[in-house]
Amino acid sequence: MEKVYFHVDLDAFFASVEQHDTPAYRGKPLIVGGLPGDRRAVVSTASYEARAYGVHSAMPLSRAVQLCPHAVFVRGNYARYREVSAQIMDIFGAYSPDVIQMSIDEAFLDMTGTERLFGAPRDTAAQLKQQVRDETGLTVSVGISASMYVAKIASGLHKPDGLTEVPAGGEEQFMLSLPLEKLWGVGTKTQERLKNAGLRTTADIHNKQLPLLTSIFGQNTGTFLYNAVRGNKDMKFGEEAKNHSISSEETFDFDLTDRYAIDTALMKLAANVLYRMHREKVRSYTVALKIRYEDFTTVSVQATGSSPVTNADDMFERCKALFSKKYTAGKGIRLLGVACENVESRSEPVQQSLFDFGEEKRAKVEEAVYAMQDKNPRISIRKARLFGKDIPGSS
DNA sequence: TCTGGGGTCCTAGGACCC
DNA sequence: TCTGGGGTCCTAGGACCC
Repeated sequence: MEKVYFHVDLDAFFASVEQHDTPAYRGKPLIVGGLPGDRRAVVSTASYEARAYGVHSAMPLSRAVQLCPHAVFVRGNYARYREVSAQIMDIFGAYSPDVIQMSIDEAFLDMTGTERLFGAPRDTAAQLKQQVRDETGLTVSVGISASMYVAKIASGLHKPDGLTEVPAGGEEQFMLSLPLEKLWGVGTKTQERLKNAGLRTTADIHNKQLPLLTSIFGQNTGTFLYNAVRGNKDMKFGEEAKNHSISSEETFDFDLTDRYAIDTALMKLAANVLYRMHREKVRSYTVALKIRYEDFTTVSVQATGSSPVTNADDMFERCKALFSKKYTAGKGIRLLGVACENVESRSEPVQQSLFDFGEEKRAKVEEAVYAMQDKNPRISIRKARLFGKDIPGSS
């Protein structure tokens, strides 16, 4: 049976939630990401009114302030966005048993075989859009295609409040009608490489044989490009990820050089990651550290231990060791990041029983503290050093 | 204009082994 | 003397996405 996919994308999601929740913001340029004067902030989402001034995601906030000084600026309420997202994903669930959530604001719906139940895909999509609007006040854009990749691109073509259907068999023609910038998975670097190879349109790529593309771009990218411009139907999304990681990072308002400030930052990041590890009931043997220097050069180190990370102190110590190994003394630090990689469920058997008894005990105490905080979020127990800092679970 | 935070995946080089 | 070839695993860096 011919496949039918919807790709549903929430329009200017964070900004739209703000405008819905606060009627005074409606119809006004609104920018989520920071307040004017916030150093080193970037635009997370701009409302369509703000986009009219040239403001867009990932733009430095200072630039956005210049372009649109009279906009409403908010830092954002991510707990609220997650809540609305969950509500909308629930609606999707009423239309398809197979919803593949790609991020907080987009999902694929496998609509194959639902025609008898709901009618023609386009009508069903219109109905879904209406239901989301009725129940949340938000608009979504939908792409419909037998190819997930094509559906994904189609949903972005007529935003906001778009509905774009690419008929089965028309995928290739659709892809050939697009400018290169619309190719999902092709960023600025690959755009540049394409240009250097004399490929300026999707048709230019289409004209090349597979072996030529792989010889220029490598096996992987070459094959991807070959399939992409054909709207190939078996380009799949939403496969189970192989390597999960949990990370926390922070860009500082001013570059760090002081060792005590650096350690305090590492402690906070380590505590943040371990708290989430606890909540998600996972463990990890691999700790990674990232340092971004004042000149924006970024380095990283990681180490895999013989036993899993047991508690926030353990994590902190491992991070400090990695930091000492990698840090170029004297350089100003603009960002520090900390992560646990290759995270696995705690129901997996532990690979080694080299558990230090003291470590195990500390892990148990920490678990108990987390459990109390989960039950009563007002309880706050943490290291004196982190008082006044923003630690999850300590509102 | 001066570059967030949270992720995933790919690549290239080195270590190590047979 | 001056050194193969293949496989696998690990690490650092980078591209890309929302």
